[in-house]
Amino acid sequence: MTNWLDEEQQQHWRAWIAANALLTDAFSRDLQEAHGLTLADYEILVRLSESADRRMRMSDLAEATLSSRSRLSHQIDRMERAGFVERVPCTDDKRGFFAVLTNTGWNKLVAAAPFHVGSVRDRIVDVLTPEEFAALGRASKRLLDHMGADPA
Amino acid sequence: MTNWLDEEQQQHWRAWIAANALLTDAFSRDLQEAHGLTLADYEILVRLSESADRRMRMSDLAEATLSSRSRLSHQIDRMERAGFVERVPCTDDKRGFFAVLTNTGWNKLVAAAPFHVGSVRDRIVDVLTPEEFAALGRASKRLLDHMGADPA
DNA sequence: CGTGAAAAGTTGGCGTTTCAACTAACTGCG
DNA sequence: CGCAGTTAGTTGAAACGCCAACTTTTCACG
Repeated sequence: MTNWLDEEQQQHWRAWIAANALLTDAFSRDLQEAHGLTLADYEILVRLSESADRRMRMSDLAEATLSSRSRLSHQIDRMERAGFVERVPCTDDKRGFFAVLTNTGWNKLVAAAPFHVGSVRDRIVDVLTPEEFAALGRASKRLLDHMGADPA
Repeated sequence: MTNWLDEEQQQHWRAWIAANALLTDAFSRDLQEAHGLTLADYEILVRLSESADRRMRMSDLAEATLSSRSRLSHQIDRMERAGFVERVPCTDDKRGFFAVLTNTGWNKLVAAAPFHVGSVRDRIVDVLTPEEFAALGRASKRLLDHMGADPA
């Protein structure tokens, strides 16, 4: 016998699904319209900008951005074409590559970041009370931990 | 001057992003592996099964599943090929079509639903305390309301 | 009525994601 | 050493999503 969700759980569940979908779309659209970046582009720029020497090994970057190696490879292809990153062979491990942020990429991020943070505030952080927002974050964290996801 | 997120807000924000991505992927993979359905397939089966005569107008279904008309049209193409739905012209409005759940589609849903609810419980509902889960749902609801999204 | 605007839905092209197969390099171990 | 197994990363095809253009039908209103 299946243990169905009750009416209220159902509503919470659907709200969660819908909020995810709509907010993710909204952030994507915001960035796309204002700066011609996808959310994926943006996240890569952020990760690289935070890393030593503005570079990361492909695999580490894939893990950090929660994407498959294949997806990241295609993604870096595009960003390399756009001039935001470069692939640099890794001398220690001849199989490996670094994705390195170019100045162009850095400048793009510097230009887009305040705008993106604005979106995040407008659509989430400033919409909820601090306590509500914290609860959202803590619940998300617990769900991640339960899946064995890294706290990176 | 940009009003950046502080350290703690940053962490909540990243947890939210990561939880969304990983959980959505997980539900997709679960359904795909066990029943060969995408999450989009599943949501359409659910909506149709809940509707009178197991049918919905294309536009209403698009709105209910938060997808564009175009996406839904392609999606229904595939599901029609798979035998889960049929397109039936609407006699009242000659521009319109109903997407109608077939018996095959209904049976597929009946087979998959308990399993999917199980995933949802295992990965979310039963991981959090009832209060945490409710807080997640309520916060999501507020975010939706703020975007002007329907409580459908 | 009739005509212009809006709505329902589809289509095709293009960019992105996934999946499986592949190459090349490293690692461990008899 | 030598070779089996793993890891890093890429590739190409197929599935999927987005956008803009398009057809057909309906609606609003003079």
